[in-house]
Amino acid sequence: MSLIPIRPGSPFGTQPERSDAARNRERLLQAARDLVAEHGVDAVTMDMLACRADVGKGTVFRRFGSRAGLMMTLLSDAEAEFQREFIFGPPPLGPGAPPLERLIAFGEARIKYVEEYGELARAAAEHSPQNRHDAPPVVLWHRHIEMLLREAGLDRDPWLLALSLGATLDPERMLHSLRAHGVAPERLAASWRELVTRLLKDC
Amino acid sequence: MSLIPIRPGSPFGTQPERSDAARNRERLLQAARDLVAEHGVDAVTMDMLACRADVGKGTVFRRFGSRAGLMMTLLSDAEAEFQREFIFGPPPLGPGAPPLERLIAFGEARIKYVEEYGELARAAAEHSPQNRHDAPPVVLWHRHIEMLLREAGLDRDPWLLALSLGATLDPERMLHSLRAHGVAPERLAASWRELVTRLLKDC
DNA sequence: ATTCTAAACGGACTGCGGTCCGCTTAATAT
DNA sequence: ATATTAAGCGGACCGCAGTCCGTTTAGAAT
Repeated sequence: MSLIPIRPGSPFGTQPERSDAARNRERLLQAARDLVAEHGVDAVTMDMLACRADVGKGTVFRRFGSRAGLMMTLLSDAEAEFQREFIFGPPPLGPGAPPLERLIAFGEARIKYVEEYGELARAAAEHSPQNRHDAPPVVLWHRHIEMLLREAGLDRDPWLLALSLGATLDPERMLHSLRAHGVAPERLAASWRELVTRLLKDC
Repeated sequence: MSLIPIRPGSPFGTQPERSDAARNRERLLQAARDLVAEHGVDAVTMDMLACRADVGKGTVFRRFGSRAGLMMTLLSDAEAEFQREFIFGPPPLGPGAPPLERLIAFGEARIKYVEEYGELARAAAEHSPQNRHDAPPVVLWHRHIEMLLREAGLDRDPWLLALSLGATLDPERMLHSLRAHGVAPERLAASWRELVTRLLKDC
C-alpha cells in the first residue's frame, strides 16, 4: 500500500473500481513485471505489454496514463517502503539520530535503492521534467532533506540547498556512475558522506 | 569555431566537405535557427526542419545524427565562447583568481548560460544518458571543477565531488527551478555561492 | 570531354508513445 | 427480468525520431 499516490480502488470519496477493471489491472501488472524480468525495463514497450496482458492498448494507457506512469506504479511498493523507513523507521535513517547522521544514512539508502530499482526509476522519470522534479515522492525527499538541513542549523535557503543535494542523489546520475563508469557503490556513499559532512560542519 | 567538437569541414586528416553538402549545412542551420526563433525549441521537429530547408529527411540525420546532435550544433558557438571564458578569460572566471572565487564565478556564468540557452541545452541532452553525461563539453566542465577542487585542497575523491557539483548546475534542473518555480537567478547564484563556500571552508 | 566512384541525397518505411471514438458491459435502479 | 448509463474497452490512427536503400552528383582521374 503506497503512502503518496492513492491507488485506484482506494475509496477516497471515489467509488470502487469495476470488477473487470480490477482484473485487467492485475493482469497488466503481472505481465509488466514478467516482461521487465524477461527483457529488462528499457526493452518493454506498451504494445508488448498490451499484447501480453491480452488487453487493448487504450486500456493500458487508461490505467497508467503513460509509460512513466506504468514504471511509477511498478515502483510504488518499493517507494512506499523507502518512505516508511526514513519517516518512521529506526535511526539513523529514521527519527532519533542527529541530522547529519540521518542525512548520511539517507544517501546510503538512496544508493542501495538505485542499485536495485535504478532502471525502473530512470524510466519513471523519462520524458517529463514536470514528473521528474515534482512527482510526489521527489517532493517528499526534498522536504525531508530540507528539514534535516534546518535541524542542523543551516538557515540559508535550505530549500534550494536540498534541491542541490537531491540532484546528487538523482537516480539517472547515480546509475550512470555505477554502470557506465564502474564506480563502486561504497565510493558513491563515501563521497556523499564527505559532501554532507563538510556542508554541515559548524552550523 | 568550437573547441571540442571538430566541425565537419575542418580538415583534420579528413578531406574537405563537398560543396553541395556545405550549402545544405548552411541552409539547415539557418532554417533551424529561424524555426527555433519562430516556434521555440520544443516545437521544432526534424520533418519541419527538412521541409523548411528544402532538403530530404535523410540529409538532416546524416548531418546531425539526431535531434540532440542538431541542438548541440546550434549551441556550439555559445558553448565554445563559454569554454574560452573559463579557460583563458579574465579572472575571476578565468585563471588568476583563487579557486573558491573561480568556482563561484563558474556557477554564476553557468546560470546566465542556462537563462539564455537553457531550452537548447535541455533539448541537446534529451533521450540519451550517454550524451547527457559524457558529451565532451560536460566532461570538460567536470574536469574544470575537479581541478578547482584540487587547487583548493580538497583531495578526497574530487572527481565524484565535481560530479555532484555538476549535478547542481545541470541545465534541466536549473531551468526547472527558474521557470516552473519562479526562482530568481540571483537566488540560484546565492545558493551556489553558499554551497561551494561551505564546501571549501578550511581545507 | 568522358568515365568513374564515393559521398551525398531523398523520401518511403519502421517502431514507438500516445490519442480518439464508437462499441461493450458491469453495476444499479425499477 | 429489464432498462439505463457511465465506466471501461479496443484497436485504428497520429506524429515523431530515426533507418534504409535505390538514385543522383560532385569532383578526381584519364
